[in-house]
Amino acid sequence: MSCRVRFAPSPTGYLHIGGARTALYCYLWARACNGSFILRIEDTDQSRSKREFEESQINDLHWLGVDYDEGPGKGEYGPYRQSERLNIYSEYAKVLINKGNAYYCFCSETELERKKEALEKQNLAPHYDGTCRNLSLEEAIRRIEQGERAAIRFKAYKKAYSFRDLVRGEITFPEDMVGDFIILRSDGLPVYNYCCVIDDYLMKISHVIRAEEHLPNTLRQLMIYESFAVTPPFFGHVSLIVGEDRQKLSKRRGDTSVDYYRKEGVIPEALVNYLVQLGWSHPQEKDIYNIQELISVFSLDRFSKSPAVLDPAKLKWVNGQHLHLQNDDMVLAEVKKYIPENHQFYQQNNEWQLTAISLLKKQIELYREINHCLEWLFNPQVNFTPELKMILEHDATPKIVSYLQEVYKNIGTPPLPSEVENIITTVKEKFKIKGSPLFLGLRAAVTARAAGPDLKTMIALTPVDVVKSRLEQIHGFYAK
RNA sequence: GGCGCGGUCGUCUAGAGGCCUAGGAUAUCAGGUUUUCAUCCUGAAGAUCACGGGUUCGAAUCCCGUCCGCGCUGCCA
Repeated sequence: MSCRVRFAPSPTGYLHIGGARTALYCYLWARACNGSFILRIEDTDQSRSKREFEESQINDLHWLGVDYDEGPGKGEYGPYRQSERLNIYSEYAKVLINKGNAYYCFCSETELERKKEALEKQNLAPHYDGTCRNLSLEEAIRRIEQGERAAIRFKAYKKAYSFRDLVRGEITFPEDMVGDFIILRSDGLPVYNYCCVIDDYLMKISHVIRAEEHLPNTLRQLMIYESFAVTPPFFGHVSLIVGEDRQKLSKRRGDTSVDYYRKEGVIPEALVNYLVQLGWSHPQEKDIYNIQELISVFSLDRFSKSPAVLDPAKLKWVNGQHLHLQNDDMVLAEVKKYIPENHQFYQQNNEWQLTAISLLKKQIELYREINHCLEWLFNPQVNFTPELKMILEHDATPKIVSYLQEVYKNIGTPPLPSEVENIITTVKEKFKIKGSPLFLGLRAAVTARAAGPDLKTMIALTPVDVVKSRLEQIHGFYAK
């Protein structure tokens, strides 16, 4: 029996990180138990829902690596947009009316508002007073036929409910916690607590993993499940992500959207990693992991119950770690494509190669741009920029250049990293220079640049003929 | 107000009665490495486990109360 887990966002804004995290948990659980991940669009609030937001949320999810098995455009339990399921909701609402579990309510909003305020003033629970509760069905239908608008209200059961929450354990709601509540608005649109149940049931959802703010809603949903004599799914209410002020993250603040972090340079692997550990812990206390690894260890018993404060500094660190990992594999493989087959890179003894690889990797991590790095290593052409000229014009530089020409005359492969050390020391002692004249001069001579990756790495990796060619051109520069 | 849920270093967390004079990570600080770098290494400091009572030979862990925080209390989701 495999699970079916749904993520049900409402398209009233961009995907924010709280939603992204919930989606991740749902996705992870679906994958962990070899089940299906379903995306349902809860767009029953027609004034705030926009197709554009739906698209951007799906995009952001995709960017994170969270793709749905069923949802808009695919799946057998569709449609997956609530706005396209309206007839289903009204049909089931009629069933409830006929069973006596719901009734038409003609009270106006202003009337309701007034009553609610009065009750609150007396410090009483602002429950619906039941004005329309005992209207006969015949009369209600007659009034509707006469053109009156009616909402449909659910008759709340007078009893306590309890259920076992996957993250919080046993939860009990006392009797009398809610009054009769609306399930279908007077304009025919369903209300969240109701369509959520209908859909979860019809879509055969096995696990509902959602944010803690929905915990109290569960009571109403439990009642609706009972009215249909349906066994509810498992519920898991995950703690909230809060801001530094410990308040619920507002969607209005720009820095809470997935898109914001993407634009900040956060890579998806890192955001996934960071978001998951905000409220869930790895069984081996690992800090850095990827989504595949997560799927293999993910379980529902490692959630934290208390709210988590978003810490941008840690996100930044996690991002850095993933940048490393990413470079370790893909970028290095990429670089190898550009390195000529006969390059010493492949021929040298193993130790040299390992050192070279780690050095090179590090440079690529720092500079991100592969092409840039390759340019530094393999382009023999010297571009005499003003910065380069300034260094070349320093007294010590010509000496360094001719010394290096001598050195390179006698070697077939670049010096080993350990030998680079000797070259630097020799130059230092021979010409009695140190500090920036020494290092900038060396850099200019070997790399033909005023700045760039670590000098020792560059000397150890740049092919001999490339360096020779550069030195020659610089020599020519002096001749002029 | 009512109801619900939480409360371990600044932050994310480990912890399921003795392994905890509370571990890790991050941030901070100090050293070192790197004459550039969205590096790296070492070390320090940082939590009377919200508070008060129980239960127990023994409690961060179990029970009760208090306080604080948050959530819900909509014809929003």
